[in-house]
Amino acid sequence: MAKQKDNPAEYKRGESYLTHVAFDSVVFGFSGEKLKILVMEYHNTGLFALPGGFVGLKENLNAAVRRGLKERTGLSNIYLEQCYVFGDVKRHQPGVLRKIIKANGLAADDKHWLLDRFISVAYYALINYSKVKLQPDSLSDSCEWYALDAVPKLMLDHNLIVQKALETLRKNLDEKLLGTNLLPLQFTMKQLQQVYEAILDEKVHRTNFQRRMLTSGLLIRNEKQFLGKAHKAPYLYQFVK
Amino acid sequence: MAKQKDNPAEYKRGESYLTHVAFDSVVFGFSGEKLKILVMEYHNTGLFALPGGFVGLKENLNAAVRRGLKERTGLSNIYLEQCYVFGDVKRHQPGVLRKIIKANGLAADDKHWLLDRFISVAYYALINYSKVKLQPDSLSDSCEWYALDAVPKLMLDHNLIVQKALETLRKNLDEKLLGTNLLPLQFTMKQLQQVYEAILDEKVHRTNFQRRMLTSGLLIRNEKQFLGKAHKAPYLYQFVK
DNA sequence: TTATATTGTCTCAATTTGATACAATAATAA
DNA sequence: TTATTATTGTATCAAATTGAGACAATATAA
Repeated sequence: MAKQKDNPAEYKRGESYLTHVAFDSVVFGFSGEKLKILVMEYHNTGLFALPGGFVGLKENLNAAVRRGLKERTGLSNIYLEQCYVFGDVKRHQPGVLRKIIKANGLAADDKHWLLDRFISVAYYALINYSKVKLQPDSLSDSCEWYALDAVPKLMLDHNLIVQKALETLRKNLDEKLLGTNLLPLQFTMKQLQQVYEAILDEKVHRTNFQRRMLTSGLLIRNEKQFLGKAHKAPYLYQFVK
Repeated sequence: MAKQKDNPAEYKRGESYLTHVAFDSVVFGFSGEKLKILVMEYHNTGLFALPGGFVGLKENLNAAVRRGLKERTGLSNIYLEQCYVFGDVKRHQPGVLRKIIKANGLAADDKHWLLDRFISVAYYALINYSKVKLQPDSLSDSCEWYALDAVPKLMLDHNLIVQKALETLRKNLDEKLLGTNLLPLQFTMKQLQQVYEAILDEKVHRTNFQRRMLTSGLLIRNEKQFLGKAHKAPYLYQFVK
């Protein structure tokens, strides 16, 4: 439920967004070693949150989420999936929002639209870690990567949303070629294995994994990658199509 | 996006519900032969729709859906899963809603809250076909079962919602013991197989299916069921716990 | 040339799956 | 009583998949 406009003045009017509807996104990236997600920190509040936003009156829901991600990461064509809708009453905590509004010098009168109840549609996204140029919005000090095991306490139910996104990601692991979006175009078998291990948070058997990937027909083998290491050089692979 | 109050007067005020948020549910039942879903027909409009509703200002989203189902089917403790959020702008068709409002003798001025744009959270439910006592609401002539291959043209994007629900149901088939909710407490192996076949819309191999079910550890075998047929009587099974 | 770490392939047993055969049995017909 | 019939439950066997490890290949450093 973070914000998506660069001009704080936007937050005074609520007219341009659908009321009661928000989205939050869990943006996964793979550092080469660990699975990480994007977390924002609000000015002068000590509050951390997932990047999120609201839906324009004439805007598709999915498009709104893509817009939000584009503003934070600079990337278009992001892999994006719905994950769950969080709609409990207890997630309505106007006090938290009031804190954010005040810390930004805005008028937090009781009728402020941000203080109303929102349901939030949660998404997860997979992006190419290295291509991202992170941009905090006008309400945030930072938008940074956090390893999954080092995510701070987030506002509202955002930690729960992270959990749900991770579950969904794991369930979709095989059927969705998820590596495509977390790795560069070309990668070694070891890198692919590391992505799987990072997502599943468990070791996989190296040679059996290799066999499964090679027989799946999803990979194309390219030339070798020579890194100057004192051992056999690995092939580079890429996903078909 | 059907309605859930018995008093049409409720629809004049929009104050008691969250604006812009609706839900629709695809309610599956198994007739013993075919998979069917619940479809409602609005008075004097020729319009068919999924049973749905709106979320009370102080009501959990999931609770609102359960309330809606209870009103239509009389059942509590229904198996319920979220399936997708439909949030495209093009699903906003005030003309369709205006038709329903007018056909019910209500004032459809341009500011009527029902004419506004809604995103809809889609759910699917599995219920025990035989235990249901169907109840149309105040705006509907009927709430009836339709076999999946005989569902009429539904309003807005509701046919799409049915498709999505069916997809989700199939994906969850194995991990969620779905038979539990579509069959009586005790059932024969053949009935269970028929549920699977109805959901998947394809034949499954009898003896291999039986082996898979028996080795899964999910079934308890009870006494036999004698139906007076000229052949070996089947055992009755039930799900564990 | 030798040593080292890593990668790719192969092997083999264990398990699972697909397809079929066959035995058991509850009621009916002869 | 006995044979017949339709269906259910179990057994079997080959084929395919999976789990675990052995081993050969190889790019660089020593």
